Amino acid sequence: MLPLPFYARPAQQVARDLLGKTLVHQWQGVRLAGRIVETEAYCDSAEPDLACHGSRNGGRPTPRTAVMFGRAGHSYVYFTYGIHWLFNIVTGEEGQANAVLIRALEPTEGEVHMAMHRAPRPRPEWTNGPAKLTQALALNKSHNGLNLCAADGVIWVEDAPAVPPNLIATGPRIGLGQTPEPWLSIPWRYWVAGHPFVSK
DNA sequence: ATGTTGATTGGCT
DNA sequence: GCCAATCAACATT
Repeated sequence: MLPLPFYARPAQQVARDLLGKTLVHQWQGVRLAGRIVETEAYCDSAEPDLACHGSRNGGRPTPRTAVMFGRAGHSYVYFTYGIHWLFNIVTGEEGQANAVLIRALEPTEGEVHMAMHRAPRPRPEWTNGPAKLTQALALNKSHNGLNLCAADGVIWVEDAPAVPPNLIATGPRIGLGQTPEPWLSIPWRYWVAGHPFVSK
């Protein structure tokens, strides 16, 4: 599994380097896993990233955002729009609110179970969005604040060959709504160019 | 105590 | 393309 030093770096760097790696959830005795093909970085800047949950409350932790301020390599799972769970990985230094949102992946293991979680949708729609992949991998509130570097954990990321830089595309983050510039347009979204499982 | 807003998705026009 | 679903966090009263 990827070790703590991998995560204890700037969010943008971790977001880029997570492309191609394998996210694994050990679930009811089976591995639900996929190749990460799209990520977004939040915070990790001299100025507060106003799109980042950690910038709320004057940049101080709240019960919801506490894990973002904690140690790197932990999961930050939160509920939004009254319906959806979104899965993030905490990065950077403890005390700063940095995280990488996993936006899309390509199923590689446990596909029978993912299909059940996402039925009757076609395969690309199992995991081509941040709330879709949490459904497919059965991730929810109970997975908030877990250590992805723990030997006995149920969620971790496995190493895999890096995606060649010329195949990595970047652009503005998705769904930021009323967030002011420059945060609205800063290109902190990363994806594997042309990959069919990238979100639309 | 009440009102507003979302790091989204899926269904309908 | 537009909009409802559905609720916790946060801001405002």
